[in-house]
Amino acid sequence: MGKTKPTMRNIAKAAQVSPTTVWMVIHNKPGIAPETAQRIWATIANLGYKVKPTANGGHGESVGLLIEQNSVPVISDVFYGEIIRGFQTEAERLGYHVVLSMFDRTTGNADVLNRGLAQKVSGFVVANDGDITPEMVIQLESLSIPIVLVENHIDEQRLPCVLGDNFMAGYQVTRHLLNLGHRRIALLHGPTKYSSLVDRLRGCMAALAEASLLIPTEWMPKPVSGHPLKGYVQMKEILEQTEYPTAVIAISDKTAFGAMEAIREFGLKIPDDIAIASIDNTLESAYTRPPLTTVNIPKYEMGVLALQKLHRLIQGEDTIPVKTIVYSELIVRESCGAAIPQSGDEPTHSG
Amino acid sequence: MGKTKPTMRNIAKAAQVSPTTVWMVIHNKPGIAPETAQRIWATIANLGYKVKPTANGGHGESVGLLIEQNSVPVISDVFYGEIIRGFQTEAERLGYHVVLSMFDRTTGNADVLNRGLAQKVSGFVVANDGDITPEMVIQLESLSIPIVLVENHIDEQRLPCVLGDNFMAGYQVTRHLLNLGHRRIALLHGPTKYSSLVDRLRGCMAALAEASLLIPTEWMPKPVSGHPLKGYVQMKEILEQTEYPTAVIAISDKTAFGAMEAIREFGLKIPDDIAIASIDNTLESAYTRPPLTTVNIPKYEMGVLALQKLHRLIQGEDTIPVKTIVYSELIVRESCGAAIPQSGDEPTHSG
DNA sequence: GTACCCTCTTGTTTACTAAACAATTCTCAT
DNA sequence: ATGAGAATTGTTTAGTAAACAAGAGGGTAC
Repeated sequence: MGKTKPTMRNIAKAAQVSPTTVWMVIHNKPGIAPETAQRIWATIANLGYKVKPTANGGHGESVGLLIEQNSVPVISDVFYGEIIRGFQTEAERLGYHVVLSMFDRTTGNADVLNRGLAQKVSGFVVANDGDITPEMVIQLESLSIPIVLVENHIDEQRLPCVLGDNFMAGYQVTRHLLNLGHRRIALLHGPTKYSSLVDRLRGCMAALAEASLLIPTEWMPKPVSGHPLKGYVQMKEILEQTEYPTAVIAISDKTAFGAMEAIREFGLKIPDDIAIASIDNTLESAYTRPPLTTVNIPKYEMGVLALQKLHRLIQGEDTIPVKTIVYSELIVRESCGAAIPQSGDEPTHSG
Repeated sequence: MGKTKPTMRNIAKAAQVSPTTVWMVIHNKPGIAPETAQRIWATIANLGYKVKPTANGGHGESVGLLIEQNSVPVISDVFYGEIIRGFQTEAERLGYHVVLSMFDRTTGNADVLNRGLAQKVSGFVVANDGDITPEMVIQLESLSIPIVLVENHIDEQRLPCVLGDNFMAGYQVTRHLLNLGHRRIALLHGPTKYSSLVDRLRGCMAALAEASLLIPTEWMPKPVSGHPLKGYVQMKEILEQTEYPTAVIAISDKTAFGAMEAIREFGLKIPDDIAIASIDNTLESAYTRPPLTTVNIPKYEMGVLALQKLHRLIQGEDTIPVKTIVYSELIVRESCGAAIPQSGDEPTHSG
């Protein structure tokens, strides 16, 4: 440790490689033997070289993960948790740091932008939708760094996004119920600000329309916000009417959980009196009583794909914005039974 | 030209570069100065070196483009022509040869496979859908070379595919007509074997269902095959009834052309008596009388994306199969007018 | 003190290579 | 004719030399 100033060229000399090789090691580019990399890292530590913190917080680049403030426990959330896990895993593989960033709906996105985070990050993924208005997206875009939406799309903006096949998911559950013979079907939908839930709803409606069915408005109650169990109030509303349906579609697993609670309280049996099916295939859905028939949305894969997409955008590839959609899959469990209820025009029971 | 045997090492010596460089030039890998490449190609020609024909027909790799036999003039076809143009352009950029291959529906795909084409090609794109049955796809997959579907998807098989946003396209036209006040809407759909047309149809139905509308079956005539003008017979069928709609949605531009012909023959004015809109935005659609309101499907971009996707699959990337969907856009022209027609029994607004 | 130009360093990129590797093909004693 | 070893092919990995861009420094003029 003489008077050698810590610079790339000096490290190169000390480690007996070329400056290029040192650079490649620091930026972990491919094509370096592990042992060489090891030696160079050692030399770097030895000479006390500080990797210059330009546009990133350490070595490698960083990507931002923008999530809603109100979903703070989002990492433990069953749906987004899986997505984030996939995202993080893939980030590690490609040598990115993931910088988590909250999003406060009351202040808009000014918060995020002002913190100067945008300067430190090569690209953003916006996970969880709803409160990302087109105006905010325009603001974010004005930073001219790549953005990828996850489980959200704003068609007017033509942004690259990664989605579950929500339309098909809705179509698939609905088809399933129709195939079982159900005709009197209720639908518990969600707030229209979530584009993914809207897509699911449209899938349901398309399937029903193909069977020349329309859901009566009284069987499509508006979602209520505030209640902890999302589908509970909606389901109650349906059950209070004179006639109730033979099957219910819940727009998400969580909604289904609330609805099941309401059905049980009302003294009806699932699936004998009312069949229920939903979309998400969260872990819990396999452990309800009865286990919930639902549609799998490959959450982990979506996280992986979101990072891959962002990576390519950062590399300047993928100049055509597209929706990247992962395949969904119907998971038949017990909440819809198997037999065809002979409901026809007359309800099997009345209120 | 002494006794130098034409081998990579000899070429390298003659051109005063390393064998590696020669290899890179032949396989057109990036990172070679154009002048150097030029010099090496000259030397190759000079010494009469034959690039060994392993797994490809010349230098660089090849990709197959599989299209239906009956659409032989597909290259000049307005829809697929654009896709193929994008595909070919991108192929050239990435150094692939495109091998065109017909697909005879009568013999199944045995033809393609037996010709040994599969051995010469690193991957396939299946353009144009309809007659690709799941069984054939399984056969193709058994070759274990990458496949990308264009404007077709088979959800059970989870294949990578590139699609227009057909669902949204259908949704958008329908919304447009609904926004103009139309409630009495007919729909000219296509054969269900074309998944893209099915998606468009579902988009239409979803939009209508959101407005609590169902299309009466007599306004959704079955498509007839055989007639040169696709929508002509279907439209006639509708016009022969006692009541006719105020608007017609055609599932494709071609269908719309036929329908317009039928409407004119019947002595009705477009858009005053009947509005018409469709999906495709083929070149001709701008030059009909009146110009056709339609939804643009970015065809060229789809071709580019299909090749990029195939390229990545060949590289062993993109292990998660996804639907890649390009954004569609409503193109408002004159075939729907602008005013709200006061025809039919429905007022402009319902309370 | 500060504005300006020139040089020199620092990180970065491009274009290329040495050497090892794998798969044939060739050679030659048996 | 045959099978072991040697040689020759194309291919891949792990690098490097040299050019380049953008600051940083440093001297000089005002």
